[in-house]
Amino acid sequence: MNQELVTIFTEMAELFAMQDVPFKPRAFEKAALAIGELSESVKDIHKKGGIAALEEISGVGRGIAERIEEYIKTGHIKDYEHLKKKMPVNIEELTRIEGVGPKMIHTLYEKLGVRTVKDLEKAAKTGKVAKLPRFGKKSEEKILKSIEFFKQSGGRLGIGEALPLARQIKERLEKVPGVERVEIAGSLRRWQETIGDIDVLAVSSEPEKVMDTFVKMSGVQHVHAHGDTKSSVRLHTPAGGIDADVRVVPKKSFGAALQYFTGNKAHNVALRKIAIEKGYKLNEYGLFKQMANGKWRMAYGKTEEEIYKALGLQYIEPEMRLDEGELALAEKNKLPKLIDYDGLKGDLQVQTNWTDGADSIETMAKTAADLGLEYIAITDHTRSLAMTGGADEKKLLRQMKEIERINHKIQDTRYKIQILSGAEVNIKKDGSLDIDDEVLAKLDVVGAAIHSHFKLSKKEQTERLIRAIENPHVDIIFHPTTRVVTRREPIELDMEAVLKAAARTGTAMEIDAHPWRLDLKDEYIRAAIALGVKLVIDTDAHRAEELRYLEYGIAQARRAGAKKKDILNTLPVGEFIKALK
DNA sequence: GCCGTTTTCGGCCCGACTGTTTTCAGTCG
Repeated sequence: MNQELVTIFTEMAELFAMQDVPFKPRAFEKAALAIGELSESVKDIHKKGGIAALEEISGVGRGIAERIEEYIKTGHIKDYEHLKKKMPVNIEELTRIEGVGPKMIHTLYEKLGVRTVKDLEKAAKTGKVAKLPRFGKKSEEKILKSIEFFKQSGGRLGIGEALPLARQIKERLEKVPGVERVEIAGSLRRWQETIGDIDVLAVSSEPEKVMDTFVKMSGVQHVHAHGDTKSSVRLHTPAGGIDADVRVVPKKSFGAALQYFTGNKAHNVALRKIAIEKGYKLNEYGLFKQMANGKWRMAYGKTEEEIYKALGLQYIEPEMRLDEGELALAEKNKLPKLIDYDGLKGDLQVQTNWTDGADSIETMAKTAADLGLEYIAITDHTRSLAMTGGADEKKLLRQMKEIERINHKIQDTRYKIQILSGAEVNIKKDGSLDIDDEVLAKLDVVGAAIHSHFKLSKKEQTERLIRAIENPHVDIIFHPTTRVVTRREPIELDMEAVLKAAARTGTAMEIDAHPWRLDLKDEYIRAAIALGVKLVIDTDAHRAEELRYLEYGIAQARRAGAKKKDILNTLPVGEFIKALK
């Protein structure tokens, strides 16, 4: 229900923009964003408190609340259908064409009857687009090129694909003569789950060299723009490609630019408002104060810290810049001290070549030690996951012996790490486990996880998971919602009931750091912390390189405001074991 | 259409780049 309304209101914003209606576009866009971030269904909100309760949602006023009610009651929104009838175009699709916005869509529909990307491609190929007023040969070519990219990819990259690319750009540009500093900004700096494009900022005495190097980098498929201080390209990736922007900004403005280009948009708009209230003007060049003669003079800009400070705010970590209450906390000096990126001492979900992992127990342990970890738990799959060669009781006992042997063997080497025995026990359809309790009792760490029957009803699924949580041997629930980012929907769960059961029994919930999973996601982490549920962050590594993934999980935890004490595997091994159920 | 220690009316973020312009509109972030 919420997602349907997000789509409708976003589309209405575009439809109003096409017709040059003032202010409504942003109002609808804002409402759509707010609804998208709700953890409760608007239907439930409406059931509890009617229109008044809907109006409590920030960005939703009387008008939009009434439309939500109309949709709940009738399944339609008359206004929307009226607009749609007047402009029957596939906006969602057309706005995804780089360089095509609402005004162009309007002209294209009015003059050429373009409704879809396919129509647009046909019109451009036959030279009709170039003949329109304020269009030309170049815009037509640009549209065709963008359509090619659209057909290839059609969307965002997971952060696990985008971040390595951005880091490559950063490393390359850092080597350009004259460059003093390069930082990744945008949604990547906020560690969002999916990334629409890569933003990079640089300080350099010779901006043109930065621009030239960037647009000629390997992997660049097309140059959208190549200016003096800003360039934009399309990078080729296995998944189809992503846009990347690089800007060179003045050193004295670097903090302001970093702040500005990190976003998110709502956070920045709110911050600008605070600036105006305090008599400042904030843009990507700095925080400006108005002089007696009416002229603006730059007051701050070198660092983000000084800007937030001048605005009477605590420094806000990028992951939390969402305009979801962090500004109010910063104003009252009440932001949590977030867990650090080097704050973890252990990894509790690691697969090896005993099942579907690629590397041996010893290789995984040594790599983890090199990454600075003090302990890992080996948690191979169990028998009902036959495709992975899942372990039965006998195999688990054999593996325990092997772990003991390796622990002993590496004691005298440079690798200071303790290997814990464990398993990723499969939760069966009825919530029972596929390994006997006596064997589970012998393992150091028991993780339980759902790998099948994803389509059960909310009630059945919740009961199933709670039954597993109540097993006295289960220490951790691995990837609790089983979602795969952009690929598989989460299972339906009454998360509040699940988290309460976890709190009651002392069972830890995992934040699976694998960039495909990121499960729990931020809003559930926040809820878990509020309920006093124990949390752990694990990589779910199936090969040695993946042990680096912890940073993705830490980012999710930081977005949810997690402190060091909220995460069990920040503890040294002895205390960690004691803290488990 | 939303919002409010400028609160029920009058505001609503703003600059770089491109292409088609002859001074600027559209898009993007």
